[in-house]
Amino acid sequence: MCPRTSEQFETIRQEKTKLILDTALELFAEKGFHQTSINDITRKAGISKGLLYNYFESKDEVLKSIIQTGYDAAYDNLDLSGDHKLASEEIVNFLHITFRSVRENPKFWKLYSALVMQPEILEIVKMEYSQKALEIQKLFYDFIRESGSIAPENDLIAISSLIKGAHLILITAPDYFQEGKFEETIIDACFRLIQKS
Amino acid sequence: MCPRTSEQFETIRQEKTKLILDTALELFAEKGFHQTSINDITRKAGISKGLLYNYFESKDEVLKSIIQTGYDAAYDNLDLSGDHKLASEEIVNFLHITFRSVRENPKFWKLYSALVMQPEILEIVKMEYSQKALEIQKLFYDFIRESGSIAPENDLIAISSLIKGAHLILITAPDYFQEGKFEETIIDACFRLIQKS
Amino acid sequence: MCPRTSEQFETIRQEKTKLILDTALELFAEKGFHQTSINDITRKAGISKGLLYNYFESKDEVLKSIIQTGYDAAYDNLDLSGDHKLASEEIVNFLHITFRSVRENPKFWKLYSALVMQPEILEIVKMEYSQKALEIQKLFYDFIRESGSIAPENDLIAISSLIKGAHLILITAPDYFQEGKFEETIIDACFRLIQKS
Amino acid sequence: MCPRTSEQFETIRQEKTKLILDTALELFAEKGFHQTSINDITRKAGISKGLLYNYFESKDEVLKSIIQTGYDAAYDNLDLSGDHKLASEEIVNFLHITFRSVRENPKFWKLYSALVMQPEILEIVKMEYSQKALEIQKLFYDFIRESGSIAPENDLIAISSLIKGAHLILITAPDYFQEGKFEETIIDACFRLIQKS
DNA sequence: TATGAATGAGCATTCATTCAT
DNA sequence: GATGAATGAATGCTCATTCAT
Repeated sequence: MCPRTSEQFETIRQEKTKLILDTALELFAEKGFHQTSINDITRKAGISKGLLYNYFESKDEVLKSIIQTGYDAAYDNLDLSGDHKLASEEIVNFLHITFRSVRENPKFWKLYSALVMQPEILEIVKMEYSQKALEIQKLFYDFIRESGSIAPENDLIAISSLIKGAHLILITAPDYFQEGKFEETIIDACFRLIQKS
Repeated sequence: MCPRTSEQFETIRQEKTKLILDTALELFAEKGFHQTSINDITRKAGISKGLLYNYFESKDEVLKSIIQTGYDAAYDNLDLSGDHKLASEEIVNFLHITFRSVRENPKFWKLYSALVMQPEILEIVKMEYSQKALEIQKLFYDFIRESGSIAPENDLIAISSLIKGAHLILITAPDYFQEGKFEETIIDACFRLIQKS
Repeated sequence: MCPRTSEQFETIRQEKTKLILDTALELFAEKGFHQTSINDITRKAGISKGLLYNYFESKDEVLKSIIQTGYDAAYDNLDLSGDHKLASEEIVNFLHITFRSVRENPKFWKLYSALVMQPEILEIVKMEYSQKALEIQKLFYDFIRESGSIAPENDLIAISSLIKGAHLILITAPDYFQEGKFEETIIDACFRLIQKS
Repeated sequence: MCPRTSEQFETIRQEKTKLILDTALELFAEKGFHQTSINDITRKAGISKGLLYNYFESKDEVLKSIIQTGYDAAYDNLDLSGDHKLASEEIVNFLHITFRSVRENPKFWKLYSALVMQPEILEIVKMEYSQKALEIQKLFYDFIRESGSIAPENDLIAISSLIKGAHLILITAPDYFQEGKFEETIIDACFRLIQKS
């Protein structure tokens, strides 16, 4: 009646896990975490409520898993290891990669941004995101100094703001400025913000 | 003793309305709109649940009222009238005013920013915020062109991102960079982003 | 400031009492007792909530007062005293009076009919309506017998049903049958229902 | 043990649905729709509040379902199809069926009658009851004319009132008149109300 | 693995009633 | 007499979570 096929289990688990995470991400990004019910997720995913709880201990765990997965994916592309200084082309490459990440996973970043605004939810996720952010900031600071900036602290502030704002615009209104030009313009501006003697 | 307490009623209403709005703003900013219950608000405000409904028809109305009030307060300081071009000092002044608004009403702007990320809640508020935003963008564009920019569209993109990012940092992590320097640095950077021949 | 005029008080009390009762009757008949709030009544009457409670101890008391007043008014016109037998014309007159009462106070009778269907509310009112009903039934029974009916019990059943049904139609759909004809037709039918040898 | 309990689910759903409807009908009839809380229903049915909402979308839907079910049951027994004239025995049969319906489902008819008195609730149910009522009235009118009545309109008024009143008595005070005699007496009276030359 | 019936605490909202003025 | 701010229990409804199958 219920023929247990022995080793496809793992495949099924992986597929179902992905299905749940994808569905939940879509809904969380669209409606918000608290406004999305378990029912919403299971109905949209076409599975039963019980099944979701076979894969995740709670709704909070689903969120944590989404954030962890997305966050890892985003930073896996980035080489933050070592204390090597970044050359100009590497910085450009770095920015391209982060912009691409936002373009390719807009839902994840939309959710992530909404989360960052709500400390209450942040606790659920308990991200050590500040650690990564600090590392990146360090890289930029070193690069700015290496470039011969006469006010590296100030330039870091400006460049950080510029990039944060660009990401925000990309997330909330990706079509606000014309497509291709946007990223190049921002990257260009980054370099212009470094004040040389 | 004498039958009617004439228009102390009005005073009471105004005070209580303010108490409710202030309390709600604090909680909404802290925990989010949906995560804040009417009970939370009334308990913190020290009033009964019923009383809140004497002053506001619904939780949605409380939110609308907060946004309307805060939004009006923020833009009342700004002179968007007329089609006059802004001079350099006026731009500086404009930026100072908006930064001050964020510094003085951080809770409001935190709530506002969180709201902008959640279209479902935006519908509750039905803000025509884009209209104001467009006007401001127009002012900046004109200023950039007047300043002799050789690529005004690009410069507008960069400056918009820079300011948006700066506000975001001010809202989410006001102590991230040293106090005084931050605003001046951003304003300075704005001008540096205008590319002259 | 608050010139107490001494003896118009009673007049004011009477007017206000009537205003409240009339307003409440209208709303109770329209929306039902439980669906009508004290706020509805005071708003429509143009008075404050507190004032209503100056005149009536509770919402239940308002209902009781309405029923008592309306009931008394209806039965004051009817001469149920004594054990005198009714003649034919007197029966006709009796029926005309009751029909007129329904026609002239449709709201009261609508409310009354709705009440009779809900024992829970009946307890609020604790009417001794059955007493009056029994007296009237006795009058009809005597009349039917005097008229020479060969099955007075049966005729009483039929006539009671007929009159009850007619009243119900008058209350729920007063325009269902053409105006004038209706009452005469019912009264006529009453007499035809008495089975003579 | 085997994964899925196939369609016992359907059985459970049917039983629970019936339990809820029966319990709700009893309470609605007894206390009225608005005076019966969801808590009342679930407590009496021995289920949780949440479960009721698994079966019905709202309290209104429970009422609608009760009325629809009861109404269908009542009219399923009646043959209103075709334009065939009713013979005498058919009219008798028709009346017996409707009387039996009231006797067997007194709670439903009590609720139904109370509803008809409250237009606000009628809107919840949106019954097209008038349509059926008109068809039945047409049948009676035709029968009265076929019987050779000299004033069919008047006779229809009287007979309609008589039957309405009889039903009302049966609903509100089923023991008021002796059991068996009542129905026969009313049916008899119907025929006597047809005025022949 | 997979289902969905079942639970109950929690939420927004309503409303009769009280009371200081 | 008259006002309306204030209360809090109760209501309809939602939803994360559990569990028997």
